[in-house]
Amino acid sequence: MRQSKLFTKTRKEAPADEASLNAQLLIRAGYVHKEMAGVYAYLPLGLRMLEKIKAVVREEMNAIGGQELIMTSLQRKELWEKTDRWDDTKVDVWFKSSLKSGGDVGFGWSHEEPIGEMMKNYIASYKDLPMYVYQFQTKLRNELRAKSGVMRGKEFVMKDMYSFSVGEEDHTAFYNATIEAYKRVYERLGLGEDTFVTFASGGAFTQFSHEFQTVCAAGEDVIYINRENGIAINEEVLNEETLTKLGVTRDELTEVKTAEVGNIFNFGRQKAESLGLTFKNETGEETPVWMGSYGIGVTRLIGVIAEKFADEKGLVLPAVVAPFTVHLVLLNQQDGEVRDWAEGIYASLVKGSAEVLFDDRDQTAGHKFADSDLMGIPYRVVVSKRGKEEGMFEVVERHTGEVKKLTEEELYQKFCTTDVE
RNA sequence: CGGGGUGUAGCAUAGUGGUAGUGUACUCGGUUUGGGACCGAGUGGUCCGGGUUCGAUUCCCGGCUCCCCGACCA
Repeated sequence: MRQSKLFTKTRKEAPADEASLNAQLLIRAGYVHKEMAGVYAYLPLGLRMLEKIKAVVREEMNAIGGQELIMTSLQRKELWEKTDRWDDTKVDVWFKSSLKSGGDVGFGWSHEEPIGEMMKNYIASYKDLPMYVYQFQTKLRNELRAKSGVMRGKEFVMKDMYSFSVGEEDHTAFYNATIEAYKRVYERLGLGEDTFVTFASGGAFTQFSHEFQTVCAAGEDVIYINRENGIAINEEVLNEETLTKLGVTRDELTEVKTAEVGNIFNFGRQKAESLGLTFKNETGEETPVWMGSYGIGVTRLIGVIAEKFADEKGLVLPAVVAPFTVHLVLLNQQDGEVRDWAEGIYASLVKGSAEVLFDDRDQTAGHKFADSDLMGIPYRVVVSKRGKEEGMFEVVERHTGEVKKLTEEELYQKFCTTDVE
């Protein structure tokens, strides 16, 4: 993409109404636009980042048998009454409205109920199980207090997956497979080292649920970790009983601030029972489905990544999530020969399927470098008069600051995945 | 929802009971071109409602907004 056509612009200064680092950087770099408190639009750069994260999550969910779908934002009141969760005193984040034709609707803050209800159409027999479905959905939650930039919003994108199994054994196997899949997701996103499978309160069905907590100063949670044996416990369940059960002592654990980037729940048969979602088992008995739910906060991950992968100049994004891999920066653009040369390189990189943002704007070098640093694209390739004279390109790695000079051939080798010619 | 703060141009900020200033961004002209370059000329603004006052952006009341702390986060 040509940067001269990109409608977003960078800003030198952060908006006064953003205190969080993630929002400051994402807004300054033109990734997001704040619409209101806790509600952010994803602009071209931010959307590409969002899609990159989704692609990783999607791959891992598909790998464990997940089938992608997308549910609706508008939800029926009657459905939530079945599980006694329509009442505002039971669920305090509801956005609700009414239909002109009569009746109430809710805006989806979760999709457990609708998806369970829908599955009644498709699950009748043990032969239909197990079934795993997931979606990337915009959740709407009437939070009293949005905070921390994109990390806790009233509107956010979540990947939510639901498992439908015949019984506990099958469920547990999938639950464990999901833990492994989630670990791979965070690993691939560059958060593996700092993300912990954390014991947290389990709710009505089990003693513990598992949260995926990433060490992050802007996070809202406090957990206690032991890096050596990989144990992590949310402060909400940190007590003698938990410690004994997990075989650790309090002084082996370190307190850290974290952001919850994923969680998984075991619903047992209770959720399906309240919805009337049953199947006929092998002996013909009507049996409630054993359900589980598995979430990953996709837009929250953008915030966490922005917080963790940044320096004083701006974002320093891992290649897997960066909107582009290469920032092709043209200097001396007033020189026709240099410009033509850069145009040729750009065309070749695009042909070679490199993801490249071409800064072809009429700006000074300093301005372009500052923008490039702020946007955090992993590799900057400088095309300049100086470079043209020696027939080389300067390739700067954003992460390390390392500078290499490459020939045109080497450049294509490094960044192209398909033939340039 | 409790507490604290905030609101001036696209953005960041100053100031004042009497015609609102600066930086940046933007437009035009010129000079520049490896770290947000320079000179000149322009466009553009006091959150909303009420009150006090000859006069309110300023003071008072109410509302809203946004931020922060707490609560909440199935």
